Amino acid sequence: MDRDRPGPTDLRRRRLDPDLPQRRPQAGRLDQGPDLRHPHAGRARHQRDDAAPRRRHPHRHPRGCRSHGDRRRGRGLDRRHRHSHEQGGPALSKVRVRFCPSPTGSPHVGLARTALFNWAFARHHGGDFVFRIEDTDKERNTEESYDALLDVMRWLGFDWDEGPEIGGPHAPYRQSERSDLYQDALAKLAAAGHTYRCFCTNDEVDARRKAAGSKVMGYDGFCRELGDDQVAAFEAEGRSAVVRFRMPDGEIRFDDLVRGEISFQTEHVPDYAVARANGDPLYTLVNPVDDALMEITHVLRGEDLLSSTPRQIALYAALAEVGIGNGTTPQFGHLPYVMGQGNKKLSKRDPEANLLGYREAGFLPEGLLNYLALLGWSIAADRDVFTMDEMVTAFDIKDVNPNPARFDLKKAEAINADHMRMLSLDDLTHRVLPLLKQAGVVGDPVHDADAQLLELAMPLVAERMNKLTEATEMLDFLFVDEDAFTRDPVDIEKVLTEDGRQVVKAAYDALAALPTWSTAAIDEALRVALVDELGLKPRNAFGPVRVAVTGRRVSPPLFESLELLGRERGLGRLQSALA
RNA sequence: GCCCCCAUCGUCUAGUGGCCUAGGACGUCGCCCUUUCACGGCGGUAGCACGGGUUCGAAUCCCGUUGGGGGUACCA
Repeated sequence: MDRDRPGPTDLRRRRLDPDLPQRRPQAGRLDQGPDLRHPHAGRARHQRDDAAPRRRHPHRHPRGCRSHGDRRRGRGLDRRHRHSHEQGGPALSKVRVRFCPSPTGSPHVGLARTALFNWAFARHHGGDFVFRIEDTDKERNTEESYDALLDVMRWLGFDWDEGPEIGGPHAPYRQSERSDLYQDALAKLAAAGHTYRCFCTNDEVDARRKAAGSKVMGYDGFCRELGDDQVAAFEAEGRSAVVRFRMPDGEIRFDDLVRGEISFQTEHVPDYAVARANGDPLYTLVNPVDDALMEITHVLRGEDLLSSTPRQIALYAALAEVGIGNGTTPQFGHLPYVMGQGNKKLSKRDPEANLLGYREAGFLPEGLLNYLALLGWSIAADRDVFTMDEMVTAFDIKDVNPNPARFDLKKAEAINADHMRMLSLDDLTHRVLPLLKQAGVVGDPVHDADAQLLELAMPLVAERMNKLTEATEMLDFLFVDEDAFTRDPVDIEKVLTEDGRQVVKAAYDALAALPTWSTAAIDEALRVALVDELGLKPRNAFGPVRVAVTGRRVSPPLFESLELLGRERGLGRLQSALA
């Protein structure tokens, strides 16, 4: 079986396998030396592979074949560093990760989770967090989306060491501004024979696949070995050509940071397009090129990119060969999906996916982030509320769980509520203030009187808020002008019944006679008048008064609220409720 | 179709061959506290997908089945 003979294939595998020492081939370039090139040779060999039972090659991966079980134990920095040595790279090279969204649509919670894990990983290892914008798709990218991305990153509190607006040694960080680099890469790759021009249409490929009875999808390598005359003929026909990467033969295997060892047979990874017919580079090219150029050491990304990893590893090898980047292939870690309702990947259409929506809904960034961290990671067996500092200290990529996780809004809100209660009164006030201004509850700038009132009112509501936005509806009644004050119609109907009005009347009489307007005095007076004298249950006694005074059945504590409102306004509201 | 990934309460998870009668959280149910709503406290509910191995011993290791997800673009 020629599959097992030592030869180009084995050498090529060795070079592509990040678990093995990377060694440049010494003699002849294996992928494209004319003497070694046989049209479709690699593909033909694979056909035979299929027919024969696949044999393992244990000798080839002396320590690569770890079981699923010890992958968790064995992964970690130590081994990664050992790799660096073996590859002849810089010993203990600094961790460099990147977050590279494309600015299309509104930022997605999945993006935030990916950013979070990358950021936490970088910070944990004292490495660099690179922020890069992948805007190669001119059709779909928008400036609004780009702005939203930066906005939301700042809101979440991610600080990047290199990237938009701050620059860095590998600037620029928007791919739309890096065209020269990609053209250079394209030229070098083509010159070394790693890419070729492909004139096929999709229909032609499909037809050939069907005719051959092939079960493999995707491009079939037809244009791999086109002669000059064939190229000329296609050009004469007026056909345009995409640039395809020539996938090497054999197996590509890598040690995923969250999933352990994964391998692909390259026969299932077709030659893929790296540039459009118009010459524009595609994501398939620019992502690895930039990772190489920017010396990214670890790639933590969504599971959806898992199946494109083999082709990227192959590209890395080619890039190293043509001298782009420092020659090391990053370690990959594929993070589990964030799912929506009913086990579907949370789509951009889903309102739950919209990151900006959480800010508008009054989420704290630390609350959202804490919740997002729980989607695939946990800090301890009996704990799930923590700060980002704690996460950075504890975060280990090997602890990330590979299963997809369903986004649960209820739990997100509960975690957020815990963070609300962790905030100091002062901090909470500062965060609530912009919302109060925006809602017109207080003026902008805030009057001194309002500021004082707010300071007194915040302690009353701090513990009962689960989201920042709740402050506006809870505090509005304290700040509103008397002629603009309204009561919830539903609550009026429920509580300010005929009986309720009698209660309010009694309350008015009791309070009007009060010599001192204080919480304690109001408390005492109302209890005596309503509970003792009228014999009402607290619920029935205070409900009507509450709606009369605050306009809602849900409000801060009643007696304190009355004190803050002051005698005049408090009595006024009781009176107006009777009108 | 083909390739790849995944599999513990309804949901997120802990679990690394004996500490498991499987722990925590959210949800849910009941009770307590109570000045509404909350907060807080106490208690209950509910899970190792299935089948084979390996082992003295399996949620844990292996194989298979089933189920779910993703990829299979001149999108990223």
